[in-house]
Amino acid sequence: MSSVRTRIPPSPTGYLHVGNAWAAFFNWLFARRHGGRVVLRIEDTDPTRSSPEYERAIYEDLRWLGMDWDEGPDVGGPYGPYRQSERTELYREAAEALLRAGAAYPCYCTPEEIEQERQRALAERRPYRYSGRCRTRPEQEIRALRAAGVRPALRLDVGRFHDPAWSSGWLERRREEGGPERLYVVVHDLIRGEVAFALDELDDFIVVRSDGTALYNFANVVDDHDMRITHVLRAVEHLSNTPRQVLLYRALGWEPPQFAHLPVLVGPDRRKLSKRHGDAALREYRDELFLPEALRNFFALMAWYPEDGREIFSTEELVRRFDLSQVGRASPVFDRQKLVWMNGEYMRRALREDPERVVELVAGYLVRHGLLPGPPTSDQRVYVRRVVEVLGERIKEGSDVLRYGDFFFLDLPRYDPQAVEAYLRGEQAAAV
RNA sequence: GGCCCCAUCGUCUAGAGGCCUAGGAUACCGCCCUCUCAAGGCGGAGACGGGGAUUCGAAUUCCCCUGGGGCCA
Repeated sequence: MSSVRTRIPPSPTGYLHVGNAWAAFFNWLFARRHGGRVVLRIEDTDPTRSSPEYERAIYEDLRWLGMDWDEGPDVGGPYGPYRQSERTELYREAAEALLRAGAAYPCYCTPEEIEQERQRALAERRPYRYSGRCRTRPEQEIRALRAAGVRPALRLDVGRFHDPAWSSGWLERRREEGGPERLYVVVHDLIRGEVAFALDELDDFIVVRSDGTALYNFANVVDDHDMRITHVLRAVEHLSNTPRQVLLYRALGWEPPQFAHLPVLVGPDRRKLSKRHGDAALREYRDELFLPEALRNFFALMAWYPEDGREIFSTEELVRRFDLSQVGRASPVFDRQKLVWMNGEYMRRALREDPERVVELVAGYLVRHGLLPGPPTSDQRVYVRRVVEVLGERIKEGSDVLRYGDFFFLDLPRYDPQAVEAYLRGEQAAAV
């Protein structure tokens, strides 16, 4: 059996997102568990939203989390380039291969025409599927369109797969109760089991846009194949795309990788964790003094329990025990409160084992919050060290430093209004 | 609209037919420890979305519904 290769495919359109970091961690765990390799691929196909700064930030955040990778834009590797923006030629070649094989055809339909088709389907209350008009468009019509400067998109000819010569061995014949026999693309998902998609539900989808750029599904297939990815662990939102991708692999004569569709991390409102939640960027947790080892432990416990009754696991243990078949299928809510508790566990451990590390972190936090003018002088460091000693196990996250210790750095303390009412307004208070 | 995924305490989850009067953790509430807070100890409250079916027996299997989410446009 060939050795395991997984991938981490962030888009440099913003800071590394907690949900992506979580999925990245599972990919990393799985690869490390099986002695495999991790590939980092930068998905920067959208030039208007991607930036080198974000790419650097992603490396930084992933490394901070304790992730490492064996191949990637920054470390090189035998199957590069590892940036999608540098792979357009490869997509073009693959598109030509599709065309040569007769698995795809150019489509000259305009967005307006497609929209009309869709509206008609809607009005007639039948599911919309592309008509396949361009598959049989007369030659002279095509010539005329070309002459008029219309550039075609490329569509996969899904109908082709009904031909046994194209589909033997990997499409399955099944008969729903009372229905006719149909062909199915069956995804053998490592987490969800068999998921079957009827071939005739799929229409001829676009593979390359008329401007020549590859669609996500297509670029992904080409990349994962070229990079010899054996296991694709990604969020369920990609499950519906998987049959299309499988068709693409097969049309190109390639063997698809194994798939495992992870649940989606959601916020307290049960909606997908996003920038709307305000605290979706991994680095905000770093800034709030969450420790990477705490985050790793916490991440592991979302959708997976290595063992019931225990919560604290070292990363080494997690690697040793990781088992995809035990990963849950329901969307876990990212529970910040529990993270705070767990961070407290690790913070107390750090205080015991490496207090200087905590001093360092707290000093940085104080600087960020304006309680220290800048990087501490050696005197200030001594002071911060003593503050940390005093605060001790009260520190579970950054805000606790302020909550319990801001007066160490202020001329006048900030009073809690409730406490003032309760204690300082009393009869004896003035006398005291 | 079609297709796909999901469903146990507020939250993370254990549970793979009888071990379940549904276990643990977190959060919450008490009590203890204690000059305060934190940590810790002890205790409490808190869940199988609904309906059928299979079975001697279902949280666990099957079907339907409901509710969330996603993909395709």
